[in-house]
Amino acid sequence: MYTIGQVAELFHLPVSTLRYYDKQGLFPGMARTSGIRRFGEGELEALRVIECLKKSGLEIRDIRQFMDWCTEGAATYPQRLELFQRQRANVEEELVRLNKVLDMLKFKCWYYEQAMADGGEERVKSMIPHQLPEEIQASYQNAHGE
Amino acid sequence: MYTIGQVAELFHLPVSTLRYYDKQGLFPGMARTSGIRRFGEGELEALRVIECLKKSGLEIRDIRQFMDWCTEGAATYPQRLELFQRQRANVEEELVRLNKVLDMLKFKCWYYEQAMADGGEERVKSMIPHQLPEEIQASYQNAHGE
DNA sequence: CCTTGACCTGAACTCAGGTTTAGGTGTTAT
DNA sequence: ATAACACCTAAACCTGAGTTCAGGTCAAGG
Repeated sequence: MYTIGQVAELFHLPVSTLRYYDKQGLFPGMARTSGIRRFGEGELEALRVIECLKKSGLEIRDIRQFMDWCTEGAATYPQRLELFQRQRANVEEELVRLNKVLDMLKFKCWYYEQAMADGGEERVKSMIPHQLPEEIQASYQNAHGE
Repeated sequence: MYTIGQVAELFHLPVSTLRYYDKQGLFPGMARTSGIRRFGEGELEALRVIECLKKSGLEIRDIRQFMDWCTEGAATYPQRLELFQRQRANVEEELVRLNKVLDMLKFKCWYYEQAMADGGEERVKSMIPHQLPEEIQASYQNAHGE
């Protein structure tokens, strides 16, 4: 069992955030001894799931919903599965989008390297969109077109 | 040249957001005819870069900084390159994190599929962390340990 | 003419996700 | 025993990124 301060350190989170999560109902049924929160294995796994669901784009209120489902038992397996499937699809789409962003950034890095070497953007600008080096062109097209 | 409404449609953004971006200085030197904003190719490319930099984790004020560098000419190539390199590193890290999130979600999907098939979590819980099917174990470990 | 629709502005409002503050409790080192 | 810590609460505050509102301009169509 851990205190809030230990968990804060373990997860590199401010204590205030953990208290905020608790107040939002993200640790239903967490143990306390004379008012002091006691984080067990269940709460640590909850916290891992919270971070996961947050990064997958879920809001706090929907994470609470999930935690409530967990306390309701086996009857809510379908909802929980559906939630994870939805978030999984979300994240897969997000990965595609982020890869486009990365390609744009790669292109811009290349662009400014050229511009710096040339002392101006004229030459590199004139290469867009069809005289680019092969790899850069691939990035450019992934970032721009559909 | 496009009106704000046309650009809103092209980029699937509310008109109010475009005006907000403009007010934040994200389109320095945008043309106007009798008060009405005229978006040209420059502004469209700016908008693409804005979306890219936003998704890479940059705040509006730092995007404005970049736009200002662009109007300052060749002297700011180094800053602009450095910005894109930093954001690129950011996004690469973010992709790693998001892939961990995805692995957690995959694991949880599998977990609840098993739980639903079994009518309970006992069996599947008992398999954690070393009796999991190979692929699931890989996801589990990527999502959990370092 | 006069109404409709697309544009304009500045200022106030919203919302999520925390963070900070003020005031208090309880246990442990000096 | 008293100071220093780590913990507690409720409530106010903050920030970024927009959105909404109130009031106004202007061009085109019936």
